[in-house]
Amino acid sequence: MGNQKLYKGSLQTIILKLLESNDKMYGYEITQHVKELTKGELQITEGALYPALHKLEADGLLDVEVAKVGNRLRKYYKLTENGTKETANKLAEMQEFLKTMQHLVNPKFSLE
Amino acid sequence: MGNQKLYKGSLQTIILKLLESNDKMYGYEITQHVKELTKGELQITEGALYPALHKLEADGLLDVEVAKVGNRLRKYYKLTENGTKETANKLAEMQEFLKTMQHLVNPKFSLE
DNA sequence: ATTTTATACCTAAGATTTCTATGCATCAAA
DNA sequence: TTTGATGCATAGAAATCTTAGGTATAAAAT
Repeated sequence: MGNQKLYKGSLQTIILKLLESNDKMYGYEITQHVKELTKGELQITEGALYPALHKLEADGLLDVEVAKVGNRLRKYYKLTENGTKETANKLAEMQEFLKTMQHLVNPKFSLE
Repeated sequence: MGNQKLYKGSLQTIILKLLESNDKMYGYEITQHVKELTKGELQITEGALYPALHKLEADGLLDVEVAKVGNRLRKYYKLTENGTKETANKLAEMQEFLKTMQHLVNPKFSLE
């Protein structure tokens, strides 16, 4: 709660990037991972995460594998072949955006 | 058309930043400015821009001044006092986000 | 022993932002 | 005289995220 610094579309990219680095992960794991990696900067809410995972799966970018750990369910997600390609695209897009915004926002460049 | 996607909330920040640098601007001018500054990377659509300007005005961050140039209307927007403060906040937030995403997305850091 | 916290999944309602598609009007250039 | 650029605007749809719940297991704290 209370983070709100996510920008539209960035969640998908974050998920895909994590799965590119980690082969397979489950939802809760993703939220914890992002929290740690960003030192609490970004908090992925579950209300955003799970629908996003379902959409990525529906779009054919992720595969699911259900595992039972003790008496509890876990849904492991991993990139499909197509998902791997799309990850590369999204990452390139994001980097372009970051570069552009860096330039726009950087105080060194006052925009004339 | 066919440009990159804007990320949620970034348009507001872009507008505010431009007005911080330029004192006053009108809508169409903003779209052209962004297009030039980003070499066509970012295209602000008018369907996004005008509602955004109206919202910033309604929120008390911008003032409007209508000017007549020839026989044509122009609405010049400029930061209010409050708008100047909020601009600083939004810019700081954006920079935090850029830094965080840079870190998440940078291929040099494979996320473990 | 029981309450709280952490783990683990989920959805629905609403707000917000942006995109697409239009519309109107002025003016310069082809 | 038609096209393209300038300049404003809105309506409907798509996409994403927040808020606010819900269910359930397991560990830790009281």
